[in-house]
Amino acid sequence: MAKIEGKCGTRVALMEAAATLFAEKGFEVVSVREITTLARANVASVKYHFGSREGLIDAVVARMATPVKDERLRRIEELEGLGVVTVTELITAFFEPLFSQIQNSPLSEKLFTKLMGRVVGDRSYELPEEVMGQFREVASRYVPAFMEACPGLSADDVFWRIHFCFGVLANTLTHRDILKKISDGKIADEKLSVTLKRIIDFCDAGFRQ
Amino acid sequence: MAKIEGKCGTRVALMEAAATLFAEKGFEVVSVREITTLARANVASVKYHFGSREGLIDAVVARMATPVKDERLRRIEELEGLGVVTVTELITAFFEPLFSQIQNSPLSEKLFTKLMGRVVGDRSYELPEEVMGQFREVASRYVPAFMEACPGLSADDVFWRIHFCFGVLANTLTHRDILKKISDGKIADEKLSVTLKRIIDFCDAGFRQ
DNA sequence: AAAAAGTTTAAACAATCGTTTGAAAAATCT
DNA sequence: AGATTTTTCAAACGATTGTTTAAACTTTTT
Repeated sequence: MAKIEGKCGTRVALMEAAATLFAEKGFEVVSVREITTLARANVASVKYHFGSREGLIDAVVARMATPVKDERLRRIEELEGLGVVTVTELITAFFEPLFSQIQNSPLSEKLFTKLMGRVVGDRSYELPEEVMGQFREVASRYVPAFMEACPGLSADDVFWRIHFCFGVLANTLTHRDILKKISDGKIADEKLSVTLKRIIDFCDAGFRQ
Repeated sequence: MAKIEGKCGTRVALMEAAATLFAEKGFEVVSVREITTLARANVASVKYHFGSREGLIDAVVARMATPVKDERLRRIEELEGLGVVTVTELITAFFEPLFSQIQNSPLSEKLFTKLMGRVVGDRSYELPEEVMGQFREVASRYVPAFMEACPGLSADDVFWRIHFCFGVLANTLTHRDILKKISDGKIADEKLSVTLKRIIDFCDAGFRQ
């Protein structure tokens, strides 16, 4: 039995297989049978453990999103406890939590980041209401902080710029490999931390203008 | 016969219906039958006119992308004819062509921009090789121009920052409505030109850092 | 050990997918 | 006009989709 399973059983195997396939192909184009085949489980197991295909997607997404929300809230409280907060600190506190779960994941770095990119950027399916609520909660904490950090910006400005940061991040995570294609291989792979620094620097400058 | 058709016949009706549905839902989740129903055409007409479902997608994408490429090349030549070129001018010349076909399109502004966002950002399907070649051609003209405009940047830097600009643009065009959701309706709709200015300012600052 | 609850299984469900067929209809050409 | 080409059409193709069933199996509880 060379099943793909960690310490527990079918449920975990399904989530891992689903996460892998979602990362590679996107949420909408992966079938239940693909997932169960990779997980070496029965087709019906998806309904038994998650109620439906969508239930499985929601579980995978929530598992990615919830720790991000927790750490984002933790870090902004930490920042605000120290006094004046800069835009750079806020952006960093907003971005880095996306990667902190990377070592807890059974996925490779490449797949984890790709999946995270889809979680925050792929809106071809409806986010579970639970996750939408988390997004709103994070926004309600960060937006005022950003407004304090750069006085003169309206709430609209801040919302839009956060949205732009989202775009940079999501697109880069999901399509980090596309640069090699476009540049005919002239652009080499680089470590995630290097790319992340690029992203933060870009967004930081864009936010502060 | 209140068919959805312009001056010509089924072929055009199919492309318009497809464009509408692709904009609303994304390329991968729209079925041939959805398209033919909206176009009031027969299911088989897709194969007859475009060879296959993918042929139809390619046709719709190429129809969006080709004029963009043409105008991008035209505008950079225009710029370079005038002497020294700034980053701001390059970004504007790179972005604005995405919208210049908006009045030639049968789609509403909202749908047109959404579809354009998917064309440049949705990589859940393979771009037609024709369009990929166009992308490469545009890149080969703009990347050196950007490098001249901001000396000190390596080709890698320029490629990455263009990629970031792509991300901002694609994500914003495709999900321009999501801000209302997240902000509980506190962020109102605004004219496209206003949003576009936001995008350009953000990318400009990010590029120049 | 018997009973109960939890889990997995093969097989089939109706629905939909993209594609194909071959003949009828429409348009074009000689 | 007749002949030829182009286009449309209803019907069906096999394959795949998410879901469901009811029986078999495993584990836990009594």
